[in-house]
Amino acid sequence: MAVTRKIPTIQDVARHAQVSAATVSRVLSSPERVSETTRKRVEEAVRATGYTINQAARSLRMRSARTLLLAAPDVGNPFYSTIVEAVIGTAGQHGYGVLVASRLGDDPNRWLSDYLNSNRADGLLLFDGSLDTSRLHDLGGAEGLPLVAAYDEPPDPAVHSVLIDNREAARRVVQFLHGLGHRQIGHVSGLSRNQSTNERLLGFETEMRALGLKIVPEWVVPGIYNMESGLGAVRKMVASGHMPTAIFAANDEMAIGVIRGLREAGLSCPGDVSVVGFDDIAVASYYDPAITTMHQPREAIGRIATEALIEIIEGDVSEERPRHVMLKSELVVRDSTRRLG
Amino acid sequence: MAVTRKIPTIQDVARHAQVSAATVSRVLSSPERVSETTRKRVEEAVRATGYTINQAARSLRMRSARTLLLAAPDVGNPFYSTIVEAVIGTAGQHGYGVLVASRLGDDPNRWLSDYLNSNRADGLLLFDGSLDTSRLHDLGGAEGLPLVAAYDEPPDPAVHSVLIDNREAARRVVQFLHGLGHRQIGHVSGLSRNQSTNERLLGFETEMRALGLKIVPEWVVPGIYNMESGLGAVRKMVASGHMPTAIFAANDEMAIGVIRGLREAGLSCPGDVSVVGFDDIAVASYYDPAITTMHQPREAIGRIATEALIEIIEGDVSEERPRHVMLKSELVVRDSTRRLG
DNA sequence: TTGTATGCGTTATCAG
DNA sequence: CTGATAACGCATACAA
Repeated sequence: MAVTRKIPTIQDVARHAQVSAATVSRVLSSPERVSETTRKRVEEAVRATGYTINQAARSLRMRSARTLLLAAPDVGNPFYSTIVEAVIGTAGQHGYGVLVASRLGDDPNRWLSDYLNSNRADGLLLFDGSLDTSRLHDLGGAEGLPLVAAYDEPPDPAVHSVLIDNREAARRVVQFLHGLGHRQIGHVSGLSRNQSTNERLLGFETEMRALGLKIVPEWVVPGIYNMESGLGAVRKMVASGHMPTAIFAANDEMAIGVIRGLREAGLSCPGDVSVVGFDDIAVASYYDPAITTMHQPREAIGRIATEALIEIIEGDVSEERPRHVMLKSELVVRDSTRRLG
Repeated sequence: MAVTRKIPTIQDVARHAQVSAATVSRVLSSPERVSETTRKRVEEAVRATGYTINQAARSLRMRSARTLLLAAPDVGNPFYSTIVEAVIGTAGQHGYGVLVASRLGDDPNRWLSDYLNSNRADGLLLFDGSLDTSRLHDLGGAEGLPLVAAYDEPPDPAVHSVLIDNREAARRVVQFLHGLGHRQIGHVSGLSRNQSTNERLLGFETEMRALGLKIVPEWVVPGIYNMESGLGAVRKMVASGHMPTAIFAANDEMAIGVIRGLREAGLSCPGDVSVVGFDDIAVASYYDPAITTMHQPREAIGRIATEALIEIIEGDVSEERPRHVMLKSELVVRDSTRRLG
């Protein structure tokens, strides 16, 4: 069993420096309010005792934990993990720790509000659009607990958000393929519980119609954002008897699965079928063929969302209106697409 | 600015249920010590008030935060992110939250001990072998703060650890290639600050010698565990004028870079050069060619390390001796390797 | 079985 | 500029 060694408290420091605890506290939080000499003495005492502030006591007193709660559907996924990395970095710069929740259980809203109410975290960074609207609102929103939704559009427009325009981005993908001469275009969409999925699908359909292209039901198949489902989607298309000349996958992992499925069916990419992904995860540029994809500024999404949340927590945001930051996405053309004919 | 709504305290519940705060506390922590009827009334009051326990107060009182601190070099990396996912899940099952630290700054030891001493976390899960031994010891270790090191070997044998045998695994890789007829084998190693890197390199060298194979210096090149460095390593080999028939990369991402570099040089994998990776990240089986790699049980590493840490924290571990759990790794043979000749 | 009193370590208020 | 004091919300020793 661990030997419980005595952790020095502010009182120990005070004793050591021959001042009151209040003075020590002041040296730590607002040094300018303490005289040069006492400050020096206190700082020395802090060093000598090896004192570190007790956050539990501080949180209790200040009603703030200097901790953010980050909720994502799956931190193991490279897409989210990049964002998590950015959030941790940004939060750290502002003196905040990050508590990470992944794959919330049966009652995510309850779980999240417990976390927030319990004073373990000061605010919530939500990277999961699949949460129940109604309860989400009274959990956070305009006048509730600090909450910023990012990446996936929050079902409730009253919450602050940081996003790209998924619908418009999907339209640009279709335009790009159309410009390459493709007329028969398929789409592998993602989990429909994510609003961004639906936006991409909607963008796909909208632009197809706008260009006068036919949407073939057999070529529009749902996936679940992993490689296996991309592979499965292609198998379905193959089974249907005829293939599109281009496939737009709603994320890069499904695009990888699609390319693999194509090869399995004796088709080449981009020779026979062009493939476009979404997100631009690290491996996209190293896959063979290197994947053409819609780049999402994930680092920026994580950073900006974190900064916004901290501003809200610290009351720097005077505006009542929720902020909706829209970031730019950009198509990165690589080798998985080619001009038709 | 957010309207601060009144968060109910244990007092509010007590008032509502017409009992003392102590009774409410008891209902929450040891219900069996309270009479049926009062308990019912209190439970009802909890529901009515929407009470959630204040963790800050509880932590202060109990000297425990029910929170684990997880430190990894780069959470954005798919290898670590899988582990993180497992840790979060396991910790959650035991009622612990997980605070994640990534890319610690200049003085990681200081940073970590601050976190632990400040009562924000009860123990540390260390997935980074690059930390300074000496200070690590007085930070945690046998009789210090609860600490479990995983994945990378801790420099200090006094700390609990959960690992695979990297050296032995590397030897098996070489044996496998040798069995395929390869005699000219190269190695792309990783960051030398990681002990596991050095173990893999050592295993490579040991087995090469044991098999009477020549270690060609131009074919043993260091990388930094990302795809770019795998590509760079191959470029160096190519520049040296002659190539091995097989390359063992210390992780899958470098293996991907290696394969890409090979192709860039007009060489095929596995036609001209066989490639073996390490870790078995998700994309390994979907790459083209599917990558032969040493599978590390990352989920198990994360889970077992977490369980061990919690046991230590809760004092279930009576043994003074540090535990060293050694997990099995397994070579997964796919398409990036082939029999020579 | 339940209530009362106390203290965990900190910061803020208010005197001096 | 500094010190004494109270309060943050909870869990427990002790009393009833």
